[in-house]
Amino acid sequence: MTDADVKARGKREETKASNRQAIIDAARRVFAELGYGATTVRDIIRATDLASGTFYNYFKSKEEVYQALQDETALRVRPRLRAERIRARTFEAFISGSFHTFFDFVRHDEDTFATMRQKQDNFHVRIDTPEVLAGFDELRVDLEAAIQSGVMPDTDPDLLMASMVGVAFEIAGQLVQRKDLSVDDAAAFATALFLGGVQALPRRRR
Amino acid sequence: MTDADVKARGKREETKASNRQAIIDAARRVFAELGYGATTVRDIIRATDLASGTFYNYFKSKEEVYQALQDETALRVRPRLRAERIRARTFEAFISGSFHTFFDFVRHDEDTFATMRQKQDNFHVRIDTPEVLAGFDELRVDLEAAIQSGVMPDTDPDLLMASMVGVAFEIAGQLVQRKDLSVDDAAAFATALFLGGVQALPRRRR
Amino acid sequence: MTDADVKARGKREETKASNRQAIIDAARRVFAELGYGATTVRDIIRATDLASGTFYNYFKSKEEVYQALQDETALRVRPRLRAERIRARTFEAFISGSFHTFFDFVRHDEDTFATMRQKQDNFHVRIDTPEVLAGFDELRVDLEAAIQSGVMPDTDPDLLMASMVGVAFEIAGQLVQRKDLSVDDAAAFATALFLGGVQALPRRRR
Amino acid sequence: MTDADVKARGKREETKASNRQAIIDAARRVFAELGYGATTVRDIIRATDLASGTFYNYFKSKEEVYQALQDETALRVRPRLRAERIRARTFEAFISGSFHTFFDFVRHDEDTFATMRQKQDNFHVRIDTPEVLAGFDELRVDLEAAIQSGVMPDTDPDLLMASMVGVAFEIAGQLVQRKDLSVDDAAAFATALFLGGVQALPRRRR
DNA sequence: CATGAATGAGAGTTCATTCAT
DNA sequence: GATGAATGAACTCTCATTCAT
Repeated sequence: MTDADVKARGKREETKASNRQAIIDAARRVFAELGYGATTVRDIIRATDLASGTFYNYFKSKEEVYQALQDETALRVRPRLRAERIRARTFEAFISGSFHTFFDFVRHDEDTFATMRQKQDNFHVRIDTPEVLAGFDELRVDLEAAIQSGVMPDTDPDLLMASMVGVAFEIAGQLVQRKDLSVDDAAAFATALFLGGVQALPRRRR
Repeated sequence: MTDADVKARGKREETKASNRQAIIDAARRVFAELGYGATTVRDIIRATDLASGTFYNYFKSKEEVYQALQDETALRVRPRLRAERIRARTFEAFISGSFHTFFDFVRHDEDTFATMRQKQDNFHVRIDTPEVLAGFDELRVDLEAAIQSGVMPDTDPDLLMASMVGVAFEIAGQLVQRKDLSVDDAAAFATALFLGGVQALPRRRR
Repeated sequence: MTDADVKARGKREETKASNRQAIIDAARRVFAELGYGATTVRDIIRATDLASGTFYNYFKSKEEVYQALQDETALRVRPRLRAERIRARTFEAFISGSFHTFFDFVRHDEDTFATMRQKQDNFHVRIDTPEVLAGFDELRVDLEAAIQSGVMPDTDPDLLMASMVGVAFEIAGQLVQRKDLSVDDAAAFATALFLGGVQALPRRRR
Repeated sequence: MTDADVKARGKREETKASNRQAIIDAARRVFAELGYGATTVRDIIRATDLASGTFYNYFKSKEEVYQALQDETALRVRPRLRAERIRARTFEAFISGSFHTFFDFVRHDEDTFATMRQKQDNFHVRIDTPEVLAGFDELRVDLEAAIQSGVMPDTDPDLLMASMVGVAFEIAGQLVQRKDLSVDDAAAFATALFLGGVQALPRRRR
């Protein structure tokens, strides 16, 4: 029995049909290192103990693994953000909680965040999958509810959502680059910006 | 003399030594249509009257054309932004002018902007080239100068720059999607957010 | 117990040990639809309730299933042709009976015939398996016997057999294409051709 | 300069853009040896001095080379058959000339004929490309003209064409297998069959 | 400098077949 | 004997890049 046999047998017993997870994990590592565009299906397979054909038992393309990867991430982050916003009794708690939770995730799961915001060929690339976009939409809905309930002024929720998203991702980028920047400071900055800014925002014409 | 010869000659006389420009123009069209990731050097050449070998007299790769393309764009946009900020006597003029100029560009040059923010494989992708990043840096420098001169409070210029960039691009995305959103309204929203927000921002610890 | 289990069990009880037949039947359908060349073992398995590994308990390759399929067909057709020829008291009965029986089979079992004569990649393909070739040989033997018994002139039995086979398959093709062509007319045509022609055929040099 | 270089240079000067022919020739050899179904594009390339990519500069698939191959053959054979039939003043000349020409081609160009009628996996396979089918059609048209001009009886031209084709190919098969069978004897047999048979054929109902 | 056919590495994918359960 | 996931050789095809003309 060769080395490979031993490894294969161990692997099979250990992971059963959940090679799926092995592929996703390998994909996360490879995407983070090479960037989405430069990554090939073969790269992902190579980062795995599996044979090339096995990949296609689980996914049709690198797009599909990427989706699965992001879905997994979204499943971890979105509920936390959601809970934070629902728990919020004030607008300040709403904003502060959102940014804090997001920046916390970015700091502690930088590998996954790297997959969203990549530096490749000297380019910065940001990729939003449907799951991520759905997360944005969720924020917009909550903002609308907040407007309804009167805890925040009646301003354009699409633009406000877009602004929060833009600030969140751009500052997250800083968080990854600047080790001296703390999650708390980043969250404090973004929170102050929106708390102060929202008061000044143009009211909607009804 | 074949058809192709005739076409080639016409093109050659017309554009003289500026095949470089022909390639860049073709690239802009192709990137906008196919997206950066999906575009191949072949695609760019095909959108040209030139032969494949000719490409390599001017560029080493699609990355390089992309850079050139963005440089060109930056050369058109950055000076305008710069001028706006330098002319500004007040903080309001600084912010308002910046957003207005940028959104104006986005609305009127959507093809180029599409090259920065693409929908491919159902994903939204944003790409920042070095030139674009340099534009961000320029903004940061101007913010620092504004802080020095006292027209704006002493807050973290990196985070402020990041926030402005995030808001600018995210709202620009809305501008492209929502035809009912005017450049003025978009600029008014972003301006109000920052004018109001900046007052509330944490002061730097010196 | 999963859905698949239920289906599998039903099938199992129904067909008992004759998975072999299930595979052959699936193969007949798939070959008729996709053509021999384009069909894969996977395709055949998929058209079955069985698992891929099970295939190999019964057949080694698609060639082998194809053989089994043709054997089955030959077992149905050859005895009929044989009986017809043996019963024949005259040369006319010999020829007429042969063509009539064959064309009758073609008209009423077009699915199986389609497996012999396929249109794939815009090409017409005809495949003769060993069983079919054995049928040709049987005809040759009978022709030789007929020559011996004096009911037909002494001509080259190989060439005569080849001619009959060629005419039979080519007209069978017309039969499948032209719905207005009746089995009787087709048989009458072929019979007349050979009855008239054989008289004129060169006698063998002994 | 390596051996390969020398060969490549010689090749290039010698064949210019007509690698096309080199591919077709290689294809003829490979198809004859492996059979159409079993042949892969790679097999064809391997039988060539060319690189894999070069194949795709000339053909899109093995289907396309096969077509080109058959077209080439048809271009050689069809005009000869046509000329023979047009020159024919009697029905005997028409039939005799056709078979003689065809069998002559088969005997002297067995490699090409092998490509139409192959023995693979113990199967006999016959492939008719559109070009070949067009040749059949041409025969049918000429038969119709012969009927019009009264040199032959008014019978179903489709069935007669089919019969001639069937006999021609089936006897051609014998010709390749049996070295003792001469082109003349084969042609004499087929001619006699049709000359004698046609007189007996059922007349068309008008 | 322009041309465009040739190149060949390598990506994506399929599929016959094995084998632990 | 049935199962079906794993395997990996092998195939199709693309594409950046070179280089003789």
